[in-house]
Amino acid sequence: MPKDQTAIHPRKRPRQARAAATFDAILEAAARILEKDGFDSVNTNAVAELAGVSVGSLYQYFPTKESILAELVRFYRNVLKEKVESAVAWGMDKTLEETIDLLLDAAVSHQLERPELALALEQVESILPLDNETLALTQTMVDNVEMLLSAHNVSNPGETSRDIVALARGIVDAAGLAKEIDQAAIHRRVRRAVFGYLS
Amino acid sequence: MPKDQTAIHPRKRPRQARAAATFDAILEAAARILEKDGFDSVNTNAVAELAGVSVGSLYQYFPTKESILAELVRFYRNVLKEKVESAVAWGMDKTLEETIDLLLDAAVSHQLERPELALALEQVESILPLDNETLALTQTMVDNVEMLLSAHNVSNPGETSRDIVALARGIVDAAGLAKEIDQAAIHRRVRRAVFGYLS
Amino acid sequence: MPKDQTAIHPRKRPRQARAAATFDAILEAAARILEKDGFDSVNTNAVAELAGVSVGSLYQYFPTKESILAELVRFYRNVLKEKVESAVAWGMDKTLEETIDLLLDAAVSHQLERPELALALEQVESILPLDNETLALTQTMVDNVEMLLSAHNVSNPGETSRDIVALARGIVDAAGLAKEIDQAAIHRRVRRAVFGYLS
Amino acid sequence: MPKDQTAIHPRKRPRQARAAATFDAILEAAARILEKDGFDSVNTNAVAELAGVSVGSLYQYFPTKESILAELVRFYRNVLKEKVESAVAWGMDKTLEETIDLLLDAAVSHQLERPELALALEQVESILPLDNETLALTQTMVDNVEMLLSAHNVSNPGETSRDIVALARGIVDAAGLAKEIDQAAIHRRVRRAVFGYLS
DNA sequence: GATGAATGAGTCTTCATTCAT
DNA sequence: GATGAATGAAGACTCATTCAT
Repeated sequence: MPKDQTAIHPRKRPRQARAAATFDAILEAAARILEKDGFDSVNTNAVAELAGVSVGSLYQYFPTKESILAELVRFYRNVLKEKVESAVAWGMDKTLEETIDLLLDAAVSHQLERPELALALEQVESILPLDNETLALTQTMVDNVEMLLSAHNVSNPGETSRDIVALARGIVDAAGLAKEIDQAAIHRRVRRAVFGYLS
Repeated sequence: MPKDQTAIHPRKRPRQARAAATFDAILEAAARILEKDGFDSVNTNAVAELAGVSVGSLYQYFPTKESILAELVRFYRNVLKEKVESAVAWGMDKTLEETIDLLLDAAVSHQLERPELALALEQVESILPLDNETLALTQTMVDNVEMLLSAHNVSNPGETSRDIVALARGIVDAAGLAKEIDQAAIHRRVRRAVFGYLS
Repeated sequence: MPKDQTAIHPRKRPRQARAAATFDAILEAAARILEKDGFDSVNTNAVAELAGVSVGSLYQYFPTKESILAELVRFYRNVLKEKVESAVAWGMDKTLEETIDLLLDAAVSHQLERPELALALEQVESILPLDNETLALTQTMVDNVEMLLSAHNVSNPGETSRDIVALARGIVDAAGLAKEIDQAAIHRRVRRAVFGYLS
Repeated sequence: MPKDQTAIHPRKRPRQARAAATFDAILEAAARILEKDGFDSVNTNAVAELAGVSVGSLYQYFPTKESILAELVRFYRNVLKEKVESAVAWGMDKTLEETIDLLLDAAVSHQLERPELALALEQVESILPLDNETLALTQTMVDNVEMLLSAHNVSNPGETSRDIVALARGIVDAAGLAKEIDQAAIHRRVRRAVFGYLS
């Protein structure tokens, strides 16, 4: 429910190694607190302490609490984005089925690596006033799937890609919430839903 | 990420008409703030003010802020639960297809009546330490679908029902987030995914 | 540390039997809460509930919370006052030793009947802005002892009576705090201190 | 009437000079309010304001209001404890009478330096859920007197020391309440009671 | 009279953010 | 640059007291 315009970007990207380490430590600390205790427990003092830096240092890199969480979203979405893009690139000369399997591997493993974190970050996305660029990262899955479907002449690729991504997310999220960990089983079930929808 | 045991139940259910009005006004005010400004903006002073009652009155009925939101979850889940149960009861001597259509009507219309609220309440469910009884309300959809599938001899009804509900929720949530309002269109797409999965 | 002038008296003394019962029930409820949970837990809602009356009724009899506690002090001090006065009256033609023993019986048994309450009421006395009349009740012991000592030609009866009462209270309070219950033993020890002082 | 387990210890002891000043200012402010307006007037906002610090700073050092008062008790009891211990140590090769005089000096002057505070702290002790360590400080007087009496072969030193301390406290408290300030006179009267008891 | 729902000032406590050292 | 002490606005909750029914 984005409303006001809190600063949502890091003050500066680190250039030197030590600064980068601090920057990353802060993000990782925020991630740990987020997955362990939830959004409401993420506070700048706790993050700084867990990161092993002072609040003052934290504020050297991040102007607001929101900017930390937004950057975390960016980081994780970016990892997924790259997996997805390379899967689609790789799949351009493969069958639709093969490529979708690769995409699902990417999506399922990404979600299940740190399932609590993945879930929490979805919450953060819906709470934070993210900018378009950041929201676009989340949109990546959909866009790439749409490209893929278009390339394979699937009809109505826009709506179809949105629905496929949505239903896949629905099943994977539910599995994450239910603490399921068998990625192969989840993959199989999502696959069934996706190809069912496409058929 | 339920952790501690905050009080999560109303202090007392209203007996008199005046009290019932206050009780309901508080829930409705919380719902309005939730759908308009999000979880973090729900604070007891704001809720009391919008409800047109004093904080003191609010605390006569609800021992904690959380208990208000939990009761809101209960209320809305209960509405859905009843729709779903009557749909399944009605459908016992109908075809699977007819019944699922009825269920999807219930689910889609429930979600789209107040889409922001529906989305926000899902967040609330994941944030609040709800008790089993309350969580069970949410489970209702799954249980009823499982009964239905069993009655129609669908194989592996447990997993199947969970997945169907999850994927439907995925598509409907995404539609809600995207501010889609054409219920028939959403119904059609969910239907496609559900029957695709079942086939 | 009496400061401002909160109303400290009942609104009216009950005339009819039913009213007297309510009045007493309120005092007894306050006493129970006081001895069980301490000064800070005495609140008008709790007192009314334990007394089995509505807050509204409570405020018919007592204009403020303080007036309840003040009346409780009055009531208990009055019981002691009467015991003490009759002991002194009885002792006018007895030996000093016999009379003091009777006084100590009164004092020790009064303190040990409801030891937690007795202790709590001493606290209340020091916290509440009691009026002179009420404080005078507490003064009764001292005044009567002074009369007694004068009648027996003890020198400096003013200071002596104050000290005797104070040291007796010191020992009895400590015994109460230590949850001692053997009244005879406590009596013996106080006696020793009193006659030691007098000798 | 200790019931629940509120945090009763400082969050951290100050390390730097500035921090120590803040810490002490908070304790002194609490002491001032306590002796001037009583227990019920000690609230964190008032303490912070009188200490000349922000509430936030107060809560850096003290996790709860209770922890401030508990620390105040610790501080003052510790001062007395040290006086008493050195008096007893000094008196080991002196007569009982000389040593008791020294002890009474310590006790009387300690109580009369800030008589309102001393009285209020006794109340605090009975209200707060102090831990054993803190309560033991108060017990120090008794233990030391017992050692002293044993060393001088007084019979039944346990009970005797408890009673002596109790009666002395009774007289000194009463003197404090009566706003007496002549320490020599009070000393003389307590002395009379103590040696009377011992004889 | 009795009832108990309603009021709101008053308190405790947290946490994002600043800034002196 | 880094540190962490300090700030204070904001929010949860209590309880003495009033008043409509």
